[in-house]
Amino acid sequence: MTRKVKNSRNHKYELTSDRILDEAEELFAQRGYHAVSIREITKAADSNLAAVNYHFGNKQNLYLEVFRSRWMPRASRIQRSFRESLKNNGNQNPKLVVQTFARAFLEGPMSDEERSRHLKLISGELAQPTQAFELIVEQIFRPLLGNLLEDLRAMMPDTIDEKQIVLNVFSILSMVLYFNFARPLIASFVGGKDGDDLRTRFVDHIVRFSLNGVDAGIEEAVK
Amino acid sequence: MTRKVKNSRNHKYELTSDRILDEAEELFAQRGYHAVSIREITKAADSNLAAVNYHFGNKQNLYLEVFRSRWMPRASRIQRSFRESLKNNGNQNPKLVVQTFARAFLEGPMSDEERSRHLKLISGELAQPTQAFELIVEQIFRPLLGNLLEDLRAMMPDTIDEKQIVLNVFSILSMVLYFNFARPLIASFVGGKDGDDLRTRFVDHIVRFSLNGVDAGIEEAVK
DNA sequence: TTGACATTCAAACGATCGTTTAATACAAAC
DNA sequence: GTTTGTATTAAACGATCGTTTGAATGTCAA
Repeated sequence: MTRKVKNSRNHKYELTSDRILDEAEELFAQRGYHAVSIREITKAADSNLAAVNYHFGNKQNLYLEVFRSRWMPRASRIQRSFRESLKNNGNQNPKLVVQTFARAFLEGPMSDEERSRHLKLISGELAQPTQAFELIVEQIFRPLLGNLLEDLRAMMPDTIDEKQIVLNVFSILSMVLYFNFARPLIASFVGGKDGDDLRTRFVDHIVRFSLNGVDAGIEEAVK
Repeated sequence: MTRKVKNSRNHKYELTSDRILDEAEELFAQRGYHAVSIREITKAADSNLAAVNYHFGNKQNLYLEVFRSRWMPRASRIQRSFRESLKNNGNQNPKLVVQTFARAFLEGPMSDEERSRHLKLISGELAQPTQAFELIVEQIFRPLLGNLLEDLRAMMPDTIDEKQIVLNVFSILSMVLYFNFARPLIASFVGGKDGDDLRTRFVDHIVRFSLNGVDAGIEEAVK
């Protein structure tokens, strides 16, 4: 049974395993699995080197546990936020679904830092999949896509091409992921400072590009 | 001065440094910098462990040299292919530019394996930038974008919004990159086998999505 | 054939890695 | 107060890492 210990002045009453999970997630997201050592994690969590092996067995399982106990609940929150926004707006319009979908990932219920961490972790899995990847695909991705297709099927029963929609979803996700990484780079091209206004500009762009493609900007300028 | 040695029956008359660069590129692309050891690279290249340090100084410099002598020339080839296709088609139409641009990255002058390697390497740099990143940004990205903007400026001098176009370019690039990674995953959703037809399907989708957004599929189904 | 130089090779270096161990500290149960 | 079980700690383990060394090998010019 877990017990709460070491309520010293140095750190909050959090459990050691929680502190390790927090620091591990941040470090794994920032620099990747292999570039981060257990010593670094435990030092950041202000705990002993052996704590990782005691609480999680080994490094790989700690990594997996980051996804189980941190990443996946957050993904569920994003999905819930998406479905609620959809309900509140009356989901009869396919374009509205796209917009709501993109916004759920870009303006969902979390801080910027948390969102960045979230996206970096999944990008790492996309680039070099581990055991965590199939976990996410089966428990998050596949249900999400299933629900999405159901909505759209009820919305436009005649013209629907499910494979086409799957591709559209992945296109939107790719932009969400990529802009998270390339943000400082794009900022240097667009010329603005990397602040909140730039972030909302990205959100606007992704939504509009998803809706209308490159025409979005052109039509905008014409009218 | 470099000299050609060891023309034994075991491997081609290639230089040791070239064999190392080839194997290093493949391994770095596949599993990332930290997950690959010098021992693994030199063994794959059928050379001695010390060869990396002799020819390239250290591991980090080998990684950098992969970009200098392999990645960047390939990126230049892609750009050249893009600009030639554009010239042959008479580049008066902005939509045609988009299409040509996307196709240059997805069907450019190289094999599927080479393209996958190419995209994985740049994705790794995007996720965790090293010295190679600024090299690529300054010598490849920035000139590419500059040329692109020039073309479009000549093509549509009135309605142009340069920042908008920059964002469009990054959107297209994001899809190119992530469809390279997510291809097996998407294949499992779309239901097809992961073959040539699926790849051309991806290309079609990216081009059409870039042009018209999610409407691409819908309009397609209606007509 | 000799000398100079470029390259390869086996072996070892110190550092750091993930993991294990055994002793200790601590809180609750008896 | 003793026992029991959980959690923390310092120290060490063997393995592997990137890197260095010094000798051996090969090639070409003189």
